[in-house]
Amino acid sequence: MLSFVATALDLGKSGRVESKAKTARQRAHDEIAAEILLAARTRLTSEGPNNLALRAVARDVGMVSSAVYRYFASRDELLTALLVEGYNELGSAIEEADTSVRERTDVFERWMRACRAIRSWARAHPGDYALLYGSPVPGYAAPQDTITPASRVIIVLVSIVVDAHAAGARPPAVPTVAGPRVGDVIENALAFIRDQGLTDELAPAEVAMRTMMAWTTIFGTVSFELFGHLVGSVEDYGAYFDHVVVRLAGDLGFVPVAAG
Amino acid sequence: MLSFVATALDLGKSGRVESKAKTARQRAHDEIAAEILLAARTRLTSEGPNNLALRAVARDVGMVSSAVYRYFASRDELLTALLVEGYNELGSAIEEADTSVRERTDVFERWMRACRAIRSWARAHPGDYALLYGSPVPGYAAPQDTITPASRVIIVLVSIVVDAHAAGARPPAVPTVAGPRVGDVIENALAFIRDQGLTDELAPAEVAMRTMMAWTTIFGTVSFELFGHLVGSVEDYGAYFDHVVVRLAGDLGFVPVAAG
DNA sequence: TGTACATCAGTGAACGCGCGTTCACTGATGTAC
DNA sequence: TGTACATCAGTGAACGCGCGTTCACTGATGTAC
Repeated sequence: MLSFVATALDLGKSGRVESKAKTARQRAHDEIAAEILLAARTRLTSEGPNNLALRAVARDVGMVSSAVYRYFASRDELLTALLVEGYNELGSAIEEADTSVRERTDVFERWMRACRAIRSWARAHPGDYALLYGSPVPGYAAPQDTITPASRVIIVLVSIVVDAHAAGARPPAVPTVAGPRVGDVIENALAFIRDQGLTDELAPAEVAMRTMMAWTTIFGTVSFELFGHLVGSVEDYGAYFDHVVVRLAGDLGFVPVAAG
Repeated sequence: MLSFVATALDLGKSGRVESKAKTARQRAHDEIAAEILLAARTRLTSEGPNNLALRAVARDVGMVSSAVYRYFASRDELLTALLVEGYNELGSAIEEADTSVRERTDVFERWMRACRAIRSWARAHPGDYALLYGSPVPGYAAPQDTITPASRVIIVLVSIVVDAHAAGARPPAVPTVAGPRVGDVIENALAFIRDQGLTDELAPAEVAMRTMMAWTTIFGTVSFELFGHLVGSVEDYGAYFDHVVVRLAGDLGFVPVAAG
């Protein structure tokens, strides 16, 4: 799977798909690049993103440190590859979780499975998760290439919300507050969601707002769990996460909300 | 203020308050310790928590690196002091924001100000924030001393919620889901909240659950803003945060929720 | 099919750097009589 | 009030370490004729 990802990346970069079968050398190159990436991810899990050292990765993969430069031009490029691979893996996980629900109108089930997939992936890859959603690595700015992979998660969440909205789900009304209106504050996010098919003119801004909040809460909950902020408060993290996610669905109008 | 904090810490550690005025030497020691801490926090802001180097801090404060060991036994101890000071500063900020509302029954206003104080502090001290709420520093385990300062934020949030609950605020009902019940999953958190004065037997578990979710969403939103995950989606971060926090209040029952 | 040349993978040494921590030391500041 | 001794702050050198990156090199694998 890793070599597949790396191959796909290189194809994307070169843009050439001239000869179906790459040369043996090229294939070897891709495989070893994937091996290096795998070693880097293993290090990531055991040590966190910040102490991730190119030399250590080279050591793990049985190479001398300078040899890694045949595959990645710098440490930053390695980090970028890790980001892209992480986002893509998480994206695949949540997409599969969503499409695994055969009854597409069962938006609640789709929501639950998609959210659980995020948490599962994060727990299985805590180092990658910290790299993607923890404090930014100082001195490193993620390049444009990471945006598309990073969007895959929110696209799945939005598509579920859009389907729910089409089926009549509505978030609760909120009182108007002073200051800019919701629609203006998240204008770009709103445009993005409209692109995903939400054309209803009645409540799209509120739906978008609640979707962003839910997205935030999901990752906030996962981060709190992984970063240790729930120790001593929560006994069963899985059950707690489920309770969170159910309420988020409710706040999006998926399930009937009775007045308390 | 910094020297006050450091003094308080030392008093707490030694336990002695024998002579009201510490010796001149002792006072100088405290002041310089505070100076080192301040330099460390400045470094924190400019470089993030992970590359925080004891040697660099010493350089900033005009000392040779070994001299720092007169004040902190190790880099870990410096980190702990930074954690404690950060949590305490954030705790003071939110407490002041809450108590600044004279009309104590105006729980909505108290809520808004408390939440805004968190975001303001985080933006003013992004390095400290990353240290407290970002990915954990690898190889460092926060000691027991940090728990009490870390709790100050949630205590304020809970106290507002408790007052609101006493005044009749109720979160929306949610459908029962399979698995452990809310009250069992967050048993310890619930006990903690009961200690804060929430004695009503009707809905305490749901209130506690919603409080934890709100707490998570607040910090999730701040983290997303500071860590760059809202770039391109949100135009006005302050207004966005307000919209989030208003909805959290609504989900806690602070403001009347009309069916959509 | 065989040879000559180009391309590439990986080595090993080196550069300059900064790190946390230890240690013997010099002065200055405090304390006891 | 003055002296002798103890305590402490800060210095500077050193230890051993790992880092990212460069560079000239040796072989092996590929390509063109």
